[in-house]
Amino acid sequence: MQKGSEGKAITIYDIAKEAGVSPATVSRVLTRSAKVRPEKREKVEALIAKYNFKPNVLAKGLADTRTKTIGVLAADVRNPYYASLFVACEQAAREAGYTVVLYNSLGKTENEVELLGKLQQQKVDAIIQLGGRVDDLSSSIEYVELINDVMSTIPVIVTGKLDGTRCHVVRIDSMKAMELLMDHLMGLGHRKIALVGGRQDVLATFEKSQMYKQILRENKIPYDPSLVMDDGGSYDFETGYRQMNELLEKHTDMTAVIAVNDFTAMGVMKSLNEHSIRIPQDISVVSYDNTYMAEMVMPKLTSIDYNYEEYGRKLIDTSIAMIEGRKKDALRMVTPSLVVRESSGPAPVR
Amino acid sequence: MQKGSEGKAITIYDIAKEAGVSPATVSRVLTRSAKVRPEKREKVEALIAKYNFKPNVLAKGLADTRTKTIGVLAADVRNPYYASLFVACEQAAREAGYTVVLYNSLGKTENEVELLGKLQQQKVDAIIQLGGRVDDLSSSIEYVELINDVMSTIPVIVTGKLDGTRCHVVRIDSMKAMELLMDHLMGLGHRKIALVGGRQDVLATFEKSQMYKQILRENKIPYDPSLVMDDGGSYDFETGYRQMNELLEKHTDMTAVIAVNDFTAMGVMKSLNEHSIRIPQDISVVSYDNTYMAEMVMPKLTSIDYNYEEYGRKLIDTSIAMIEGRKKDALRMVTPSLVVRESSGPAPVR
DNA sequence: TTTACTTATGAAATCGGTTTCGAATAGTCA
DNA sequence: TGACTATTCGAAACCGATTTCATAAGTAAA
Repeated sequence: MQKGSEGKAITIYDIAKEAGVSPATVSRVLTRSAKVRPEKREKVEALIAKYNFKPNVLAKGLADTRTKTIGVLAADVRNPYYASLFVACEQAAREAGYTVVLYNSLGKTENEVELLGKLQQQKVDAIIQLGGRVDDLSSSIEYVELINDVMSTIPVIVTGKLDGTRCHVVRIDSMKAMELLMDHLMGLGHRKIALVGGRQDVLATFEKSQMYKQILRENKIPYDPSLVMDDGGSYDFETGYRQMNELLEKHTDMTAVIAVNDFTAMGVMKSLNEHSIRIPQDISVVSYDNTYMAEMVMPKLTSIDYNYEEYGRKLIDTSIAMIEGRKKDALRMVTPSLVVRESSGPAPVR
Repeated sequence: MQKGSEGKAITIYDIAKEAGVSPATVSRVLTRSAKVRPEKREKVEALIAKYNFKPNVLAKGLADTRTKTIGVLAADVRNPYYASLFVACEQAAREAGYTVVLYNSLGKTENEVELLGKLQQQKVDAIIQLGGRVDDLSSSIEYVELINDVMSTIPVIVTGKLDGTRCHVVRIDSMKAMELLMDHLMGLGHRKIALVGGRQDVLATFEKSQMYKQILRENKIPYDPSLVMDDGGSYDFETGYRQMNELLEKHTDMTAVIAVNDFTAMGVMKSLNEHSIRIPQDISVVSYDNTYMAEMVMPKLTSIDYNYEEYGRKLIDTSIAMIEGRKKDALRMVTPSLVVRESSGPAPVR
């Protein structure tokens, strides 16, 4: 911040003394909370600039019980999906004069509990939970109680759904996402479309599956359960690879695969490759998340983009609205968009 | 933290009153800084448990000028390399009773300056800078001055090198990394080995290039500048793709490529693929970073692993040592290791 | 039982800001 | 110029912990 004479940080009192005013006046200059005679203000501002003085955030937080900090509890930033979302939040927060702090739960509920406590201790003004327990449809009673306890002090914003709490929710319109993919594929003539990866107790996955069925119904295409591997799996490369292998043993007539995210899609592509099945000539592959990997694979992946910037901004906007006690709709949706690349093409004629 | 009666957080004073002791005693129980008669301690501990009381971190930090927080300034967590390193730091810090906060500079010096200031304001006990300006060999005077200014208050640990500062350095032994790759490739019979990606003003890249030349010399292999694309490029997919295309126009006799990281390697692989060159039968491809992508590509990538856990631990250990004023060697190296997968094989006989 | 010494504890200062409240100063109008 | 109101400003309390210092209590030795 500033060296002071010999390493000790400068305080508001030092500035006050040198400017010949009271600390209160310096504080007023700093926060613009009240008018200060121009000559004094300028003197104080000059000193602030001279020493590059930055007020101690801890003292500030203690005094006004607003820390201008938003805590983000993510499942795992090593997943590029969360990393992108976090960076988007960081940017939006900075523009709004807020700071974000990140913790990773690594998917363990015990960590979520611990880190939630830590965020409370730090007196963050709001907490955004990205993924993790809040994504589960069947949230445990204890977790709901914990969140409710936290909520009595700090607003909590989640990307999933937490029945039994008054959390605000900002999330992707998964139904729309599935609709975009299905429209795209069906427009290309695909009728036998497989679903790979994920678990039904995760809200987004559940919704996608529902929409899948609905669209089939609307188009009078029979629902073939053997094409659908959307439960009991995970969201990783291995799942895509394994489930695609299984599908290929059962089916020879599918023409498209919707993977639950880019990781899974890469597993699917590996499996197809090993079976010498061409993408997209024989089978089209599409997925969700549109991480940078979508650009790097061969062929490049058609994927649903979650508009991370907008998503992050909505998360932060909602957080700040709640901090400031402004009314907001309890649920805000982010509209996904489709990025068509090389991995999807016309259904082959058989 | 705790509900209190109606939303207000419990303080040490509330506990003290209810336990019939002074706040000082409660503090002593909390910090174990002094002995407290068992009966009183138990009473206090019972209340702490009853209300699930957690002391206010801000007040604590203000009072003892130790926040038990380490700031991490990373270039971009969306890069899995930094994400892995950050998570490793987070884990190591947690075990040591510290908390880490993350900021992303997104490669912009202005952001680095701003965020460095923010970290100072927050009174973090130490700052770890991952990548960014500190990686540059030619660090600007102003940046060195800034770091020195910060260092007068807070220890700074960097993963690069900052001449003119007394920063502690913890970094990868890049020479060793290059040696591992070269030994591996040369053991497989490769003699014409290309280098792709990176810039020479980045320390790690510079060192790798040096070692590359040295090993060629030791093995009496002539240095062919046209095989070396290790300057003026970036660290991304595009660079790998573009530079590999260029190389293929010039050379038909190279048998191996060392890419500067996994991203770049994927670009290289795409280029090779489009030229119908088989990996590793015709050309072997190896790289650095060993991110999860190395497992997902076809063929799986031989890559240098940076032992993120150890790396993170050393960063945190060094930070804490400096915070506590313990002497430590100013430079600590992390030893990389080689993970052999499918993308490297015997040199083809021509 | 008294004296000497150790240990436990509370009162109060401190960290560095913000904010309330009342006093002092400046500005307005007659 | 005097009376009255509007601004500006400083003193002091406060946020919630830690820590020093002096006192009270407990223990051991004489």
